[in-house]
Amino acid sequence: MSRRNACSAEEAASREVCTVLDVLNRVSGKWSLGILSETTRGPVRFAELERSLNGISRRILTLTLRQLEENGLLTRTVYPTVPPKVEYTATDQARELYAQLTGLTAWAARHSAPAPHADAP
Amino acid sequence: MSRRNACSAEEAASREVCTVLDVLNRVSGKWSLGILSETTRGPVRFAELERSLNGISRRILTLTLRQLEENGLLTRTVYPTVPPKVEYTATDQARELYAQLTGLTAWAARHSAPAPHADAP
DNA sequence: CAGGATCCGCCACGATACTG
DNA sequence: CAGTATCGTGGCGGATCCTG
Repeated sequence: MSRRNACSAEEAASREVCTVLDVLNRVSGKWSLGILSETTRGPVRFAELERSLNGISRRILTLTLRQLEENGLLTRTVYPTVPPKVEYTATDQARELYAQLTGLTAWAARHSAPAPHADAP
Repeated sequence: MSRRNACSAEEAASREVCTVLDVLNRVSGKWSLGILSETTRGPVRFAELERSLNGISRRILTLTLRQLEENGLLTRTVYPTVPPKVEYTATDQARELYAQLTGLTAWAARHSAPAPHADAP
């Protein structure tokens, strides 16, 4: 995740580009969006995520969760029990961001769509 | 660009995630947004882009332009003159997409912003 | 001017094994 | 259960040289 930015002292005109890039970099992980999708529905445990996101490795899951947490998109709740229990939940910011991003499906539908006029596939 | 997707036969629930991921992958290049920013203002030549996007290499510029063109976000116009002249312009889809993406600055402002009311941390 | 070709470094991601 | 540790890999991005 966290693709390089090259946003050092840009020409002000592209200040907006830089901001958007920063935002996207926070969810640029291969699984970040999937994790947000799951956690916006309510608290989810580590193992649950591991199953929902079919194919993700423990390491990447951990790293991505940490990154999302650092960016204030996830809250991590640890229950000091045995066996341990940890729950992840999307923050309000994350919900807003996720909503904004899913708004892109509208764009995708308007374009790469298979003729949106009369006949449905 | 074009980060892997892992969107093969997902559980329908995350169909939306997949779509958004596809969209983001089309502008996931380090310079893609910058290029869109420039080309949405009007036709731009190769060398102009090379200067605007300070630090980009010719190779990456070419590759990114090609990718954006393949995704229908840019139109490439070649003027068969000597010396050659090529102009790139953002398509209408690209303008829509770019507008959607810059909408993320609003989110960024709402959050990671330094308290827009009275006391700043 | 607008690229194509080639070589290379770095980083995200993956697979596996081990632990509190 | 929820991680950490270690090793290996692909591919994006960069630098440089060459060309129609």
